[in-house]
Amino acid sequence: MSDSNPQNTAPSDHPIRRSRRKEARPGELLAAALDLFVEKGFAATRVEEVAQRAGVSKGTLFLYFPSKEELFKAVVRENISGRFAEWSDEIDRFEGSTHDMLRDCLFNWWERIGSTQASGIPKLIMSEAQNFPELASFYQQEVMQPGNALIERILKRGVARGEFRPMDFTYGVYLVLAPMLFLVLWKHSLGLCCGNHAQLDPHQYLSAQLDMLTHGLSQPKTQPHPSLEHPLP
Amino acid sequence: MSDSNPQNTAPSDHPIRRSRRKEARPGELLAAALDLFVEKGFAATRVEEVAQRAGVSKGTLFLYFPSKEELFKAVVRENISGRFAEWSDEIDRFEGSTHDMLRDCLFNWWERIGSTQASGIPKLIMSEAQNFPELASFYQQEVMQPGNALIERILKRGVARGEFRPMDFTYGVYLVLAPMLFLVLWKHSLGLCCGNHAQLDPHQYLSAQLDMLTHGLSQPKTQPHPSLEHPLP
DNA sequence: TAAACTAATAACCCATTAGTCATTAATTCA
DNA sequence: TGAATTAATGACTAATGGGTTATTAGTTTA
Repeated sequence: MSDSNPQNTAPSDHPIRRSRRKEARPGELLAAALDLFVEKGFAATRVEEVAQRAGVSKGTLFLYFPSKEELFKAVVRENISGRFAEWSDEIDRFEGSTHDMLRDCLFNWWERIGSTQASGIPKLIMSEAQNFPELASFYQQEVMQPGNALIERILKRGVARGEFRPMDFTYGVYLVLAPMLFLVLWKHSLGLCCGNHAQLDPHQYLSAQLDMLTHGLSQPKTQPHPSLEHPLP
Repeated sequence: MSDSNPQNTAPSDHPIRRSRRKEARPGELLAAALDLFVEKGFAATRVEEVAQRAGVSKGTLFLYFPSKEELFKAVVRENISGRFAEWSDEIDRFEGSTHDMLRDCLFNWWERIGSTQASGIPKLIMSEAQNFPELASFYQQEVMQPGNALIERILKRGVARGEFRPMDFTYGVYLVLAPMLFLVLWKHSLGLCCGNHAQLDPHQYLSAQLDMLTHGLSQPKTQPHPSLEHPLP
C-alpha cells in the first residue's frame, strides 16, 4: 500500500508481449488443466499454475472459466463424456460376434482413454469424490451413467443373441468395469512409485481379463467358470 | 491487538474443565485421526479438527506428535504395520494345505483390516502418494514390502509343497493383492456415492476371487484356467 | 497450604490460494 | 491517426490452516 512503484523490477529486455488469442485460450487452458489435475489432483492443483502452464495470468483463466470446478467439468467433457456419442455409434454399427465387440471396445477404450492422460481422471474422482460431492455427482451423471449404459448394451446384445448366458446386468457391468478401473488406478498411483518391478503390461492384462470375462460369460459349452457359480445378489 | 478483554464471552455456566490425561491422549488422537484421514484424505484433514474430535486443542496435538505427517505415520503403524508380526506368526504355525492357508489369510485380512476403518488407508495412499512422496515411501517400506513378503511366503510354500505350479512370484503377489485392493478402493469411493445399486458383497467377492486364484494356481488336475494360459512377463 | 511442575490452552504468526477489479495495452474501425 | 473496444494483467482481498509460544490451571509434594 505504501510502496507504489508500478514499473519496478525493470524486466530488462523483454517488453512483455501481450498476445490476444481469444480462440486459442480455452483449449490451451484445458490442456494445461488436464495435465495438472492428473498429476496433482483437483484440490492440490493451483489455478495460477494452470494459467502459467497455458501461458496466461490467473485473471485470464477466470475470464474463460467461472471457477475451478467449472474448469474441471470442462476438462471432463472435453476428454471423456464428449466421446461417448462416437463410441455409441460404433456399437450400433458393429456387426460381428459380441465377444469380438467386447474385445474391440476394451481395446478402443485403452487406446482412446486408458493409455492417455485422461486415464488419470477416474483416479482423481475416486480420490476426491468425498471432498467435492458436486464433482462426484457431476461425474456420476456425465460419465458413469452413460458409460455403464454402453457396457450394458453390449452385454444385453450378447444375451439377446444367445452368446452370453442370462445375468444380472448391473453386476455384469461392474465385472467389465473393475479391471479397467484397476488398470488405470494402478497406472496412476502405486504403479508409479513402486515402478521398477511388477509393471503391468496393459495389453496382456486386458487380454487375460477378456479371456476370463468371455469364458465366464459364455454358454457353458466348456466347464463353467468357478467365479460365476454364485453370482452376487 | 487493540481489543484486549481476556474474560469476555463469559462462558456462562461451564468453567472450562481442563482435564489432564497424559496416557489417554495419544490413543484418542490416533483414533480421531484415523477417522478423519479416512473420511477426508490427508491433505484435506485439518489438524485442528482432529484435535477437536479428540476433545483437545490443536496445541495439545502438537504436544504429542511433532507434525501432521508424523501423526499419519503413527496412525499407519498403529492400524496396519503393527499387526504384521502377529500375522507372520500365524503363517508360521499354520499346518493345513496352502489353499486353506490362502483362504484363511484373505478372510483374516478382511476381518482385521478390510472391514474396518483402516481399509481407508490404502485408498488415501493411492490418492495422495504423488503429493506426499515422503508418505508414499514410508508406506512402501512399512506396509507394501512386508505385506508383499507375507503373500510371497504363502505362494512359495504352495510351490514348495507341490500344491501350486511354479510361477513368477512378483506377478503372483499382485494377482492376490489386486482384488483386495479393488475391494477396499471400491468400498471407500465409488461404492459410496453410487451406493444404492451394485453393492459388492465382500465375502462373496473374496470367495469368487479365491476360487479363481486357487483354481488358477493349482496343478492342472482339472481344466486349466484360461486367464493363466499366457501369464504376464 | 504453598511452591514446583507440567498438561493444556488460545491467541498468534506466516505462508498459501481462490477469486476480484482497476488498470494496461493490443486491435479495430472511423 | 486517434478514439473505442476488449483481451490480458497483477496487485489486492479474505479466508484458511500448519505450526509456535506465552499463559493458564490441574496435580503433586513438602
